[in-house]
Amino acid sequence: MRIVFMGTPDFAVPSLRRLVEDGHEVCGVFTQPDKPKNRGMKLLPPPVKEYALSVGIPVFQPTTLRDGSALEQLRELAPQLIVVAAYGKILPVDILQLPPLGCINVHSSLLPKYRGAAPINWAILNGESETGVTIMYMAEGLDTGDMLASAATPIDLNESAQQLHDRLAQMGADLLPQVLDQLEQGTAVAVPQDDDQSCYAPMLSRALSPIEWTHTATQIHNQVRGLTPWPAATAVVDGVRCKIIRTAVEPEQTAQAPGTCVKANKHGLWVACGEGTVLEILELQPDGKKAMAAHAFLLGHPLKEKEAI
RNA sequence: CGCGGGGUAGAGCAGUUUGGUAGCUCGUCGGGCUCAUAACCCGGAGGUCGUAGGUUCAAAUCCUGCCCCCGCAA
Repeated sequence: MRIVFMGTPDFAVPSLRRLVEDGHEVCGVFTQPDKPKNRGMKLLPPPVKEYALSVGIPVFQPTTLRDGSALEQLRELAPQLIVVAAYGKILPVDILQLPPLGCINVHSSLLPKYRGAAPINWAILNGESETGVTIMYMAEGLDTGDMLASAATPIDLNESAQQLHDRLAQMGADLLPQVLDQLEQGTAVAVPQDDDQSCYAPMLSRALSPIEWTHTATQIHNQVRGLTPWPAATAVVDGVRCKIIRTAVEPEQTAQAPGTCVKANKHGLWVACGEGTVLEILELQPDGKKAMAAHAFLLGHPLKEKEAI
């Protein structure tokens, strides 16, 4: 099938790769413009662009889709279908209506739950035990289009958003072929979303990072794994601002005040949280340092029991 | 030239301001204690102090270039 692909970050790459490897005629890739990122403000190409160029697909990086030039380029490309995965731009109606078979989107949640920018993270932040991917037609609303296919997967209690992200990116890619077949053969069934069941997963920000030790260990654990790799849960430990990388919920209770050190020895660091719960910090990363095991951090930052961390 | 922190033993840190014998904790190796131990005691090994040059009688420490790691910001 003649397809235009639109996507930007790592999440979108497996889907594009699947289209290419399945032999579809991917005649163009739309992705966000290179942006100054990282230390030194280096101009970095999005992952999708790197992959597209590596397999020789023409790349388009319009700053806007609404000045008509993108529409013109798409007319020339004349795709039967547009496949979108985490592109980062809203498609205007004239583009949505261009391809004969329509525009479909690979979304990393079980719609109508978790519409929006950060569904993977919010599923974990909210302690969900299950999530998945959905492929749906694109509508004018944000992730509101009729659904074509979905696949569910359990979320492990200790799974990080990053791990889940990688799994769902692959699941989304694996779900594409059947949808493309159905669209091609006209057998696709589009199921409307139940708006009453919907909820939104807004963009993440660093405002979500600071850990409140009065929350329960489970809540903090969800925060830690839900905010990986960015913006990450943070806490000040022994006066040093740290990203808390990996934690484990301790089954035992404590009488100590939230935010105090329950136990700190060569084996690890345990912190009292809300409602008497205890969280073990397994791995953390001080400002300016690499990630390290909690016991390694303690070697250079001796903490005493019952002390506020 | 966006802002900032850092590179010292396998790991995490101190020492750099005020140049002068390489230090702490953990790990590791050997020995001891113990019913036993990830606990405790004794002893040992292990470091061109990121790299190149400069100043000096003397540089981890002061000066200059370069490499690498990380946080912020975007």
